[in-house]
Amino acid sequence: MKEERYSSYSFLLDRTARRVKQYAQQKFKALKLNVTVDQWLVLKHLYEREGMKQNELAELLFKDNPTVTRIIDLLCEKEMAIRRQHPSDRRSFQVELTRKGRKKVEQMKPKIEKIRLKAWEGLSKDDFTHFKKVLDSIYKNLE
Amino acid sequence: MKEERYSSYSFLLDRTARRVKQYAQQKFKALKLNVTVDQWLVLKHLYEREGMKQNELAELLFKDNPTVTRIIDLLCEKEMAIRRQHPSDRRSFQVELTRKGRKKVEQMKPKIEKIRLKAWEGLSKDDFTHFKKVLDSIYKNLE
DNA sequence: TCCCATTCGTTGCCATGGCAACAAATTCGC
DNA sequence: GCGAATTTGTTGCCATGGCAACGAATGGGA
Repeated sequence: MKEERYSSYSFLLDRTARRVKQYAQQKFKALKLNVTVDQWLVLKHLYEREGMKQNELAELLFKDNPTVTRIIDLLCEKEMAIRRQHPSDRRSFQVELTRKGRKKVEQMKPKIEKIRLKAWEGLSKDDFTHFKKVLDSIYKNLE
Repeated sequence: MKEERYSSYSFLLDRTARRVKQYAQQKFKALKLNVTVDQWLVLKHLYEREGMKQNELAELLFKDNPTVTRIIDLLCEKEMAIRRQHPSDRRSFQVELTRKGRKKVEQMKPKIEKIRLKAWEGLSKDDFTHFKKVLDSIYKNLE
């Protein structure tokens, strides 16, 4: 790719990512879901695979350890998750959902798809495929 | 667009946007530029059009007023910008660059393009055009 | 003119997130 | 088996950013 004026992509990328998160957050609030978008992400992953170490969670979510620590702190305060001693490694925890946490995921799951879909009005499946390809390339280029 | 599994775009979008900003920030640090990526954006806009109100700056950057207030606070502390009383509206300021601020922009400008370009290795001009189109559609869909 | 709605910038609160430093626990190399 | 290096999670600091509330200033309408 020749050196031209491609600088605007970072601006658009940042702006759009913020808007997408903000949009979802506003819907969450309107639905009185009482969790943030990032907390939802953690809940969803724990629902699908319980007992993960914070470590593994961080890797899955591409968040750093401190961020995961704090999100789990909040989920524990809300009594949606608990930390259990890892049976063979006293440094780490296995994070589990409480009954309340599982209920929350089941309550939210069907609503999320609709919220997420709004962004794609007027766009095609090919747009989607291509878009994901580019996002992936960018990420890999910067690794 | 049919209701399928498009939820992953928000994850990829967020992840990539964060990576892009982080990558640039690391380069800034290595070059000892002593500004953040967002501070750079403000500097650049002020360089191109001095005397803007914080208001106008916020609109250009798609940031909210509190965020702009804080970034300008930091730029003023670093003596790269100053707030001037607006001549006809005592509520607002005209933000200007100091000599130091202008020098910083001139020093940084040529280096930024290279940093930004790294993300596009292996991607074509069409990829770029299409990518921007999709980002724009998503943004507009959520407005 | 006077009141009211609006605008502008600021402040506070909270959540995320990057980064560095740390302690405790574990693993590796010898 | 011992000491060094690494891993795991936590804490602190700072910057961004969403949101609500606020004061000061402005502008519009009765």
